[in-house]
Amino acid sequence: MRIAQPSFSTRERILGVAEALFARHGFAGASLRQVTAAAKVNLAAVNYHFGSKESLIEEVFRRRLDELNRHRLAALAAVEATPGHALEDVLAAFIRPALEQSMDSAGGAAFVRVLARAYAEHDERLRKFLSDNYGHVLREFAAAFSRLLPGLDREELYWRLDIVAGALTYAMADFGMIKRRASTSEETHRELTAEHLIRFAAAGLRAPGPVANGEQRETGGAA
Amino acid sequence: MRIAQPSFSTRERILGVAEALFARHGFAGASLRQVTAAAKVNLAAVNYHFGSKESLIEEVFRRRLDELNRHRLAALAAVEATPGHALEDVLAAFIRPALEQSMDSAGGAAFVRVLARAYAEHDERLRKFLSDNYGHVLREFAAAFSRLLPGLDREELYWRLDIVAGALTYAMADFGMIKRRASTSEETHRELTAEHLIRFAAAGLRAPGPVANGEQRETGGAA
DNA sequence: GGGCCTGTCAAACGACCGTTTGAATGGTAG
DNA sequence: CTACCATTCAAACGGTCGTTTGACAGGCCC
Repeated sequence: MRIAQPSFSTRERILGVAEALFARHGFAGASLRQVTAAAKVNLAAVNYHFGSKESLIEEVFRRRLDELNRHRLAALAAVEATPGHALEDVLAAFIRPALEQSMDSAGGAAFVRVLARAYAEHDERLRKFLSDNYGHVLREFAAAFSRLLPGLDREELYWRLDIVAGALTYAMADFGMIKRRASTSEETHRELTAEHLIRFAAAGLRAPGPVANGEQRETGGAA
Repeated sequence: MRIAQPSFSTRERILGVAEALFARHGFAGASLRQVTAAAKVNLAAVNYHFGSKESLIEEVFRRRLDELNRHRLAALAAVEATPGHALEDVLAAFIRPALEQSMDSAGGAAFVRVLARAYAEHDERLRKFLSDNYGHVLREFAAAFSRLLPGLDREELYWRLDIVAGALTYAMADFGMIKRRASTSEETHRELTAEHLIRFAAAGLRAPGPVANGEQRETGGAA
């Protein structure tokens, strides 16, 4: 498993290797001994450069999340600057940077699994850290969506954006069981994923709002 | 943190507590000492009843997944037995049992986080185990959806079902950052989640298919 | 009764954990 | 050259890990 690249500094090698190993084995499952061995640095280097394992984990997060947020907001700004932009364009600005990062060559693929794991761990500290950063971006996108979907109230929009974020997170981590075809390249696969997500999400966001008390469709009595 | 109920057998107490602790701290993060202490059983009981920690993890999985599959297939059968059933009914058969289990009182909530974690771990053994069970159910649902969406080819349908599964998984784990309101009960929240998911997914599944080579909508050139 | 199986228990095993220490290293400024 | 500082290193620290062991208790059949 070649991970380390000797041309990078000790600090950067640790970050890259830690990202990969945290993704593969979890925060508790990947030890500093494994990390430092794979990065070909001394065991004490982690505590020297980062202070503790916990701080190393945070730094792994900050690096990638900042990058993702920058790309997303830049894409959103570009879209909003073009008059007559459509729902699909804003969705693309939200979805494409995430998928690109999730499949880039330099460990970004590992990071999304780290992210998914952090969600699953329900670690309140990391959760708050994520909410502080990610929440801000989400709110900007919510405003952009709101302008294109004037019929949707704020509550309903947030519900639907949350569903989009869920489907995207799932896709980023390559969780899917029926998708990946060996015959298609990573890049083609990413493009297909983006197109399907955008088309699906656009339809979902445009769905008619919840029916009021009157004529409700009958729901099967099963389960 | 009261978890154990003394009226259950040692084996069942271990399973329940392990599920909760694995969800909270991860497979590597939750130790057998924590599990056995919380379950008020001897440390050696895990190895006695399950053989190893790894086998305990598998058993935690099997128990809940079997239950979920049973509920889903029963709901699907009931829906399909009613003539004139709609897309929303099949979606409900897929979504509602999962959300119900994810919020039931006896540790089901913990399980979905365990499930999400297993996805994130990319552990091939667990992944195959999941694929063997879950894949079968997914195929049955795919057939049911296919009958209601005759215009969608098999490939396109699988893509969209994968998106639905992703959004559902995310919702089950209560990953969302903008949803939960303190003023609504768990049950109300679950019902709201189900309704939003079903409405969103129905619209997404009914979206027009991918445009052929001709008239393609222009996608913003950003990022 | 004696033999046997199931289940529980305290104690210990070696291995690995995150962190700390103090010495060695190498470049740079005075 | 000397003094200094950032960095690296091997070694060790106390602690927790999953697992194993052997003793012990109770129910059940012969």
